Amino acid sequence: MATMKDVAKLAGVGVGTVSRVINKNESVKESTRLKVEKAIKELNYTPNEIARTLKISQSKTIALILPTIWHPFFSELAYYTEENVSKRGFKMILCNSSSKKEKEIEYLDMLKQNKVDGIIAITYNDIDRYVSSNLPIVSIDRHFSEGVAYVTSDNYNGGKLAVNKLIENGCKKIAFMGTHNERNTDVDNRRKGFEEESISKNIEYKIFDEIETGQDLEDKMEKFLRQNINIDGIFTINDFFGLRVIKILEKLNKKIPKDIKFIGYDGVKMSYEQDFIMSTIRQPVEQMAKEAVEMLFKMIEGDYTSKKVKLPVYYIKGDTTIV
Amino acid sequence: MATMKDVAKLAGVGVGTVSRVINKNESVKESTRLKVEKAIKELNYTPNEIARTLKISQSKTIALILPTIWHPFFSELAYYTEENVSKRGFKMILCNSSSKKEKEIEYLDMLKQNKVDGIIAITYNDIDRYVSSNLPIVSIDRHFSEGVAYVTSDNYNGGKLAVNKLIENGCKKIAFMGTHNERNTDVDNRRKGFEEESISKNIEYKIFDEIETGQDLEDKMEKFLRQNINIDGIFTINDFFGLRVIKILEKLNKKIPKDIKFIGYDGVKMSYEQDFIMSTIRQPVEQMAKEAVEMLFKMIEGDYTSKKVKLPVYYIKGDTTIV
DNA sequence: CTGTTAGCGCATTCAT
DNA sequence: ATGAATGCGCTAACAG
Repeated sequence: MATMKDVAKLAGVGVGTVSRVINKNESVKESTRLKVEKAIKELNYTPNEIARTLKISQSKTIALILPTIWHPFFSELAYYTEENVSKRGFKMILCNSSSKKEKEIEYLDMLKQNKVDGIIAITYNDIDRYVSSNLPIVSIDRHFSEGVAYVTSDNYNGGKLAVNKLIENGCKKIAFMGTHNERNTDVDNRRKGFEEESISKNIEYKIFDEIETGQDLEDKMEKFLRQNINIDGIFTINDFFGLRVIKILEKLNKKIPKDIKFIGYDGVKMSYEQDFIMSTIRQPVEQMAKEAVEMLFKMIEGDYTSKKVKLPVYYIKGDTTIV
Repeated sequence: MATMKDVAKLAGVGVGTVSRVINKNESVKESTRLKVEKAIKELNYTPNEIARTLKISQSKTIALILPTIWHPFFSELAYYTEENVSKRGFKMILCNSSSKKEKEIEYLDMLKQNKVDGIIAITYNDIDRYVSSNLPIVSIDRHFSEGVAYVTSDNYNGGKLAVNKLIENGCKKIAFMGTHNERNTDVDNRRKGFEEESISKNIEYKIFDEIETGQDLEDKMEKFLRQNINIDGIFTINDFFGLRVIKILEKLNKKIPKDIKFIGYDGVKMSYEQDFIMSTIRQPVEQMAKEAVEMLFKMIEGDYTSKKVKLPVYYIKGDTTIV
């Protein structure tokens, strides 16, 4: 592998000059620049980014930490994140944490040692406490302790929107169904928006909201559904949870959307060209990724002002509602 | 950030000794090792991987190049690849190429400059020609020019298996439907296996196999289906293409699996805990990732012997067949 | 066993 | 405008 020294020798200049033309530094005479460029081509020289990173301590690398890439919401997010990151000439390291705090910390450690310039994370834990304050980090979807930058979708209004769409679909008695984490997260606002809008619109509603790690969840769900057999509209905490509810509904011989209208949250699709799997409150994933990357780069460049972004959600009509 | 020098000074030893304890070099007296470890803890020292990379030119990084992470087959593959890579203390850079040759080459260039130790790629192009021979690279799913290491599923026997499963399901007249790339790839063997097994089992069969980039594909598919309206079993080149066929079948008022049995290829799922989207010939994705990583690490360690792995596929019964 | 030293390839300051 | 020299933090060879 040719180095800068080789180029300098061949071009008959000093290494400093070569460095200057590589970095498009102004102060270099046209004629010498040409000489150097010729030598570069001749030797097929390409700069060693590692050496440069060591020197200027900027790796042009960011990391994306998420529970598992094998989930359409995260893989879509990762897709758009990588797109934006690579557009800026940076690279992206992917980290699957399985939502395990220990793994997250392990990754954080590794990333610090590798001098990544910033981190985008989707996690339930307060990982910001494990990274030195000079390592920019932005959280997506669920935020945590104060002072951490984040971008999220408007969960509260998403919950409200679901109620109104259910009403538009003619529902008279609706339900929210989902699970929640031990810790409070912004995701809880989906339920909150649902409840408050139900009250305000004066529609009868029921809530099923168990702890995520609970036992016999399917049994409890079925029991809830049997007890409230006259429910004609359901909103679930996310699309995947919706799939579980739908399975039980099938067992109970309820037809969707004939007997029951159904709205999920997230708006997952298996890929760009596939359909949404149900009617849903769609998170603006592409925009979320874009905002997160933008925010991260601002922080990398030293601007720590804009810290919180909440993006609007929208309703997508799928097969599980009529309108 | 504390450096090795700081640790050495605090511990009252030379930097060489610190390096030795970091790298678990044997020849270090117990007592001095303790001193050094104490200093490390005290300073909260953590090695700078970039400097080490520059020195020993081993970045402990591999790259995964694929068309788009936003596709369940690739995201599952990426999930397992990252798992295996991280298990060995390496990190993984993710590259979405959109199947574009220029983007692939761009990534390759960037990866070379960043001294990645190896590459796993899912691509239709002969990208090996753009990387120096000392950069290990293994190809997954579709292989290319001779001399490139690859792991693939047994496409040929997958095609045969599909025929036999269709027969088991009582089909009398079956069809293969799919598209193909301009270049020959191993994927073509799915069709080949289908044809040869159909002949050998003496069952009537039809083939629909257009070029991938063709025009009016849906129209052609519908026409094919109308012309062969008595077909009672279909095998598609992959699950996603199968989805497209199913849509047309619905339009034609064909019931699956009552009127027509249906088998896809790949075995995609939206995530670990979700169901397969149809009856399918499943690629052993987890194993493919494992083999690819293993092969790559062998090459990184200088062993260039084992180069080709073909993994068996298996049948998964979903909702689109009876047995 | 351990301290010292010479680079790894580059960016940058300081002369010139 | 440009060459020479210095050092980023680390490993490995060498000397003791």
